[in-house]
Amino acid sequence: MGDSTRQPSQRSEAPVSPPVQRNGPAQRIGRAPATTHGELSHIAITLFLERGFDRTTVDDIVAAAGIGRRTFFRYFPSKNDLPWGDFESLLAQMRAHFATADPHRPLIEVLRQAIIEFNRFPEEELPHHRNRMRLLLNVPSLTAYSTLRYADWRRVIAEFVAERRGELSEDLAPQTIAWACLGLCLGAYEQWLVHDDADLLALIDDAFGTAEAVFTVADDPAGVRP
Amino acid sequence: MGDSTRQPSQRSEAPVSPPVQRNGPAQRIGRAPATTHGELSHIAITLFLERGFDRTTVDDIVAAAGIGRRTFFRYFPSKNDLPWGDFESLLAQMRAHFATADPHRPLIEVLRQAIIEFNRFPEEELPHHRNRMRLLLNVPSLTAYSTLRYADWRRVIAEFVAERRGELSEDLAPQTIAWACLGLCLGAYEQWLVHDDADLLALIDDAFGTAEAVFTVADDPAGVRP
DNA sequence: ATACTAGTGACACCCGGTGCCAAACGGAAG
DNA sequence: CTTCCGTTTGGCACCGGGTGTCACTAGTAT
Repeated sequence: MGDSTRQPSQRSEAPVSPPVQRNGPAQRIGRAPATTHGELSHIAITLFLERGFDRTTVDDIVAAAGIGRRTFFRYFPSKNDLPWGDFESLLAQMRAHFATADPHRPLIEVLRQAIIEFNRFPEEELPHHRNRMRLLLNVPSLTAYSTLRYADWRRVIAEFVAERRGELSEDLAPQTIAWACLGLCLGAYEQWLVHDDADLLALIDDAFGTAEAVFTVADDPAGVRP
Repeated sequence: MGDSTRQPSQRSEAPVSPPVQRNGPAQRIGRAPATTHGELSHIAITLFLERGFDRTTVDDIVAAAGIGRRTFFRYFPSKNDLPWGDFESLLAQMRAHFATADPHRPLIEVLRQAIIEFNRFPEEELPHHRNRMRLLLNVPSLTAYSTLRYADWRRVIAEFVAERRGELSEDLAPQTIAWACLGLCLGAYEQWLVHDDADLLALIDDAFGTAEAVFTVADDPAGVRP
């Protein structure tokens, strides 16, 4: 440690109240953490965008963050995890959305709605979100790794679909639908990254519309909507 | 080299005809290769199924194959590539299929057909194919890596769809449809791996049917077919 | 002061992957 | 048989991501 250029983010900001016990959440005990997930992630993403993911080593990151290499791997299990935010809690939200969904709305509509909500971010976070997604969708090692994360996302979808259809979440239909939904999302994200002015949620909505149209066998030979 | 327990597969098998020039394809020149892709792949897959992918090191594989570690990486760019066959030539076949498809058949039907053909394997290869796919879909590092391969597969689909719809292959609809098709396939494969008696091609066909049904907004609240 | 504890970071090590280069091999030409 | 030439091999050193271990640091509580 002992590096400069670092802001321990929380502790060092308020020399206002001396070592007086704050009534806040549970007095810390033991040595103070050297950094935070958010700080590390931010530093790393900045470096990734500057020099590229592969040309940025973990040693570069820990040097920039002023922490030890071993410590880094206690905050993130792998370099690939750096661009990911708190995915788990987003999944929990989506599960909640499904749990409270009107059982009379058509399945496809509930899915469309839930997935759109899953991808709704406050406007001020959009630039950051775009940066993260640009990395995740363009850097091969991250693209590969993200598949493992998406598996959890798919499971949430599949479980809901299975419940609706009275099947098991491992059955063909729930699995297939979950895969297809993932595909729709990623297609929309790719468009979003290419077109700076596009609205992500509208793109997702469009993607669902496209799927609806294509998977409905029409008389139109080209498979295009009337 | 100088190891024992190895079968150089081709050369050493026919001491029938001495150093006589065979009219076959182009007399080799230079040192003879130590092994083949097929042999390496076979040895490795066997080890993977026995001891697990992660617990099998590249050193284990090269020891079993009786080649040098450096040589291994000239045959396969990475350990992850071992379970993959000649994917490129399969893609070429699919491209050809699309090229000769009846322009009056509905898009979705052409896709369904092409994808089914893509996954048609001779009966005697099915056990091997199942082994490979079991690895690819169950081992995390392979699952992750395969995403990069699937990207090529998706491109073939997207290019065909784009041509049919008079769009660019980077546009939303082609990308989305390609993603969805991939999802359908993987869903079917997962089922196939779980149910030993299942017919892969029928499962893929079913998957397309499911998608068709779900993505058609019905009056049925549960989103199930009538 | 002392004890306790969460967190840190140095070290050695494993594994996948790469650049480099000398040596092995095998056919063809002298 | 020897020499030349082209291909392939495989040893070596090195890099980067990731882990197990362990002593140490820096806080709180007594």
